[in-house]
Amino acid sequence: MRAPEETAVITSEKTAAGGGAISGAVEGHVSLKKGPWTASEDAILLEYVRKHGEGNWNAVQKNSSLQRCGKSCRLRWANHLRPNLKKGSFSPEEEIRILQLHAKLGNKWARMAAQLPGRTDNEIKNYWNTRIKRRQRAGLPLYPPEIQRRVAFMNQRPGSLMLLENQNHQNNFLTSVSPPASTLFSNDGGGDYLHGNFELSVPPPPQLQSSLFSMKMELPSTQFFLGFTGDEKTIPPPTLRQGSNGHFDVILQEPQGVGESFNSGLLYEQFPAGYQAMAELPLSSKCSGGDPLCKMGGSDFSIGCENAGAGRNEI
DNA sequence: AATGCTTGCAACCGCCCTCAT
DNA sequence: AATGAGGGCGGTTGCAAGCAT
Repeated sequence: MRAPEETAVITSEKTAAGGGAISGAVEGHVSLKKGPWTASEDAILLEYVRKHGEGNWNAVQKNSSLQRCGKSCRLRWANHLRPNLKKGSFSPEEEIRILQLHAKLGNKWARMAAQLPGRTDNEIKNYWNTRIKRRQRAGLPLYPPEIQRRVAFMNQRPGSLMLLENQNHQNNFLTSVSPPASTLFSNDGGGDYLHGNFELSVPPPPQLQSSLFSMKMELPSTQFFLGFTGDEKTIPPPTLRQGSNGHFDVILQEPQGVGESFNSGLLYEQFPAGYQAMAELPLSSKCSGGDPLCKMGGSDFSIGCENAGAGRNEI
């Protein structure tokens, strides 16, 4: 693959027979260029957005020397020029996230991109399409086993809340508590994954009259977490309180008037604005490498176990 | 070295939705 | 209510680099 700058130099010399074709050369109409963007075109678009801001893309061609249609400008800006774009290949964490989001959302690339900061829908779509082809060729299922188990769990328990492992568990934790632990883990033979079930008793929210949420942990054997993730701008971090009888109170609060989803990654529930849930979480997990820990930090919350030892956890 | 195949990715196309008129 | 413009989205295509033969 050529670097974008190099591509720009080459394609700028192409004629209408190839990339960089001029379209719309109809009498009375301005000719609009198609094909790969050149560095000079990028500069014009960047300057235009700096002066006028995003949006109203059809005005770009009218108010600048850029001979591109509005759609092309919007795409170029969104996928390549806008700030804070991540470039380069996806990290392992991002790949896992894409798998989980696809299992939940299907081919909703824009919605997936909204949950992957710095990534574009086009990038995710390209990644997914190449991955599909690779797995199909290899005769592999679309989703890895751990993702399939998550989806199957949710299908069995509609209305349940399933949470992701905390991807930031190693950083920025503010508190650490050692809960009383009694082992109630089971192993479903899923290789490196342990499964545990928690019953959360919550005041039934209006649209979910069930008094129980079931939460399932599926986490690597060396470290496993029950995690919440959320957008700090809209979702206050859950608060944790050690209660009586070996229970922990997990307080999830949705800000009044926001009405945004509580984002727990793979699968989540829509909570109404102003909804507040206090969850009693019987902490019944233990792993052989050490006592479970409860951690909080930023918008993340996790209850889990860091197992320093190699090999399998004791069940 | 030449050729063909695979892969990754940028960009376009067409459909659809929203909103202003 | 009807219509058109603007923009978002998912599907698809085309091209160049990398790789295998």
